[in-house]
Amino acid sequence: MAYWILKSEPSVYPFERLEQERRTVWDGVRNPQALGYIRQMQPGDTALIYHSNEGKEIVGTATIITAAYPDPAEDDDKIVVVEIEVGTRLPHPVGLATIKATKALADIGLVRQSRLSVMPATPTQWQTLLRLAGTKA
DNA sequence: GCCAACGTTGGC
DNA sequence: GCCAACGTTGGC
Repeated sequence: MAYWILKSEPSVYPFERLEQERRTVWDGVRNPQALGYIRQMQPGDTALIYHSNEGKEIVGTATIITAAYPDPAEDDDKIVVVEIEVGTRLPHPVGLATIKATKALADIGLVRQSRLSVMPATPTQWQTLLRLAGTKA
């Protein structure tokens, strides 16, 4: 059981759309490091959805519901995807400024490697983020 | 719009 | 296999 952070530009795929569709194929990832993380995902893992560029905040949760598999739309079978199911919208979105101002999150990937679109979170980071978001998980 | 931090490409 | 040049992402 692992924790992940998935970034999405709201103009491309906002959390609101995941709420409408309930589940989706998380595709479009091409960065080798990010693809490596996707390959590590297991059904039952959970993810936080971060809105990049616009909003710059973590807005909701999702559950990984499939293992990674090659994207049928891609020739290159190194391009893998997973399917995710919507979780809950956070009572209080956690903005990047808040994350940067929180000592327990100083090493989080969002800050340290801002361009990476898929990254792991530690249990400590996860708990800290959910507390900031006003959830009791 | 700018720039930092990566990634990618292609000549050698 | 290096590395310079170029492209992309994303925060500011």
